[in-house]
Amino acid sequence: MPETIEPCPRCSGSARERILQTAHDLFYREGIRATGVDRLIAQAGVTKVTFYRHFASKNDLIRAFLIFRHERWTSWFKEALARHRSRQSASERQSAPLAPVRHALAEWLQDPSFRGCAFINAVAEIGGVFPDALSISASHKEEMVVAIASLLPSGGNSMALARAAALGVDGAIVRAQTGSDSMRSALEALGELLASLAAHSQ
Amino acid sequence: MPETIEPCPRCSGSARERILQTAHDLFYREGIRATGVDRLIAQAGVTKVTFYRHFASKNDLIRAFLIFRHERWTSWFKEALARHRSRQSASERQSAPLAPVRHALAEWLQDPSFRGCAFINAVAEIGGVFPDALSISASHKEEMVVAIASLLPSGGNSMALARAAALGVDGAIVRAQTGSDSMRSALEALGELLASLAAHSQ
DNA sequence: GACGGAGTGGACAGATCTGTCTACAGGCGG
DNA sequence: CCGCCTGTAGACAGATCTGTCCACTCCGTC
Repeated sequence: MPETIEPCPRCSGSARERILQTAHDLFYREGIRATGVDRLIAQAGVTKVTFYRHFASKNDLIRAFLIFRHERWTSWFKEALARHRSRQSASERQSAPLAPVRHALAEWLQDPSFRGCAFINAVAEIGGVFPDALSISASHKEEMVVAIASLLPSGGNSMALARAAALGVDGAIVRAQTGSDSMRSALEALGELLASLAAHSQ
Repeated sequence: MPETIEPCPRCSGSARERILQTAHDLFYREGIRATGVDRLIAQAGVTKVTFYRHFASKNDLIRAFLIFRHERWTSWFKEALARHRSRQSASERQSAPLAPVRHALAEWLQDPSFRGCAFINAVAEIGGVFPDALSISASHKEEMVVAIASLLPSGGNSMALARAAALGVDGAIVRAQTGSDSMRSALEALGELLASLAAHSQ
């Protein structure tokens, strides 16, 4: 997952797009509460009036950011799963159907600008005072479960299995966030966890 | 895990203790960034001078809060694991050694004042600008792994197994934070995950 | 050429943030 | 009885926060 977009947000697209791109960069990299609208509009190269013409409030922008991030991340995740799955042999697909999850996650967590899951972070930062963050995050995670389930033979328990795997994924994400040592051991543990789930489900 | 402490923080203990207790309540319930020192000292019933005599800065208080929380949570967790383990039969202890983890977590997540893991939240909120939060959280999570490993026969891979189980625990925590529906399905998925890990390790 | 939409630049309000300061009061050990 | 510690009460500084407002410009369309 390439976390950076630029190089020059102020030279491309409409004002609304520049604001949203800049918000994505700053909210993800430094946090939502830590990013004031003053700094945001300065970096986006717009004025306050323009900003408030496009977004009624900062909360409005946060909502748009989360939806934007959801689309961006989910499409990357699905693509990465498909890519790693396409590299598996037929027997691997049967014996280790969840291995692509581990490989996709390794890509993301090792990205130097990885800063955790934007949705988990948003819930921690503002879930208490901005309930929309909770519902958007819940449906984001649900879609992640669906993407994982698509790797599994569509048996009766594929969703339940994917839900268990998703817990491991979220655990690995938050663990990786505490440092690169944690990241390596989290990826290792995730591999073990996914293998165990796949073996147990046979 | 009973999240509330009070009832009357201003009537008991030294000023430092009252500040720390109040910080624990507010930081956990409403978030670290959302809690200003003004409100904190008002609720603790002390003055600003007293506050800054005991803590050089807000960051100093955050550090103390994390250490306090670590001790509180970890001792509860170990106690809960031991309690649920003591209710298992000998054969259950062999076939489902990680079941106490699920039961302990169910207790905590269902507490009405559950607001996620204070360490995951702290990393999301301030990990970028206050690196101590990262290292304290990393060692907190490491101690959680040790507590989980203590349930397992001390074989060669008990730590690796506990690390995998801990990923599921962290995943369940962040999932439960998005709402009570998520909480129920997270607990269910966690149970499956832990059972699968235990079965696979035999 | 008139009009409306989208933009600029910057002042401003009112709140809240962390942290410092002065001035004072009680208790306790040397 | 004299410092020292711990505490109170509250003003203050300086920064930063979200959001509003005014006066003006540019540009495409009718």
